[in-house]
Amino acid sequence: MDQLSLTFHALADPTRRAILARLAQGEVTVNELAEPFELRLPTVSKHLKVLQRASLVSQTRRAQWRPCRLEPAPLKEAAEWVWDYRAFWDESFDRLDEFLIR
Amino acid sequence: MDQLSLTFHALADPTRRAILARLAQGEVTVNELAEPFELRLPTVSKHLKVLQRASLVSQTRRAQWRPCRLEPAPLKEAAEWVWDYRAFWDESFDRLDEFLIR
DNA sequence: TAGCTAATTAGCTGATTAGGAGAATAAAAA
DNA sequence: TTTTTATTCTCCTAATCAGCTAATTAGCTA
Repeated sequence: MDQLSLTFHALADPTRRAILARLAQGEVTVNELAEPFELRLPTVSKHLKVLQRASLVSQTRRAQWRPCRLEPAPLKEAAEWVWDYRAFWDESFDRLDEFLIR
Repeated sequence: MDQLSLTFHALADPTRRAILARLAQGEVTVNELAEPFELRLPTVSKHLKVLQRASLVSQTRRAQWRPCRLEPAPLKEAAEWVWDYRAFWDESFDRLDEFLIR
């Protein structure tokens, strides 16, 4: 699977998007991550696997904790892909376009 | 399923992204759309169904043809979602941020 | 060492998906 | 009316996914 497909697939789930939103505030352990969801830990762990497969999340090791961190590179790639279509929704996209070229 | 999940799911396939890229150049019939792929027509038709379910593509009726058209609204929503994370990949995002607020 | 906590793995179920083949529908053309 | 063209529908298989429970690994602590 190519990177873009991995990324979009990972983003196509509300739980995984919520996980990313949580990680945007800083590093979190898997238990802390699972807490707000009505999901068992293995389920959250699997969602994390999907996010890691897409390189959207990385995990370090600290004692028995494995804190997760947001990795922005694939999001940037996805954003760039979507940006290519902005002409279709933004009539006055020229100013934005001009900006982005710089 | 929520709109964002539908959108990202639809984008998580190279064939479907290629279909969108083709539609960005203008309206196309299903046959023309299928031509560059090594896929049977019903398969392409199914991919179109996924794109339509996400409201990324609409179909009109002209004689026995059903030309497809790109619908940008869900792409805009997806772009806005991803943009919220730009701070993580763009160190100098302040100028962009300033721009987008306007 | 034993016991505790954090997290993952294995294995299950039910639902969905991507691909195919072939039949069916709908409109145009002969 | 028959034929051709465009597209979809129905059914099939193999693979994947989201959720669960139970068991396992890894590291800390007493």
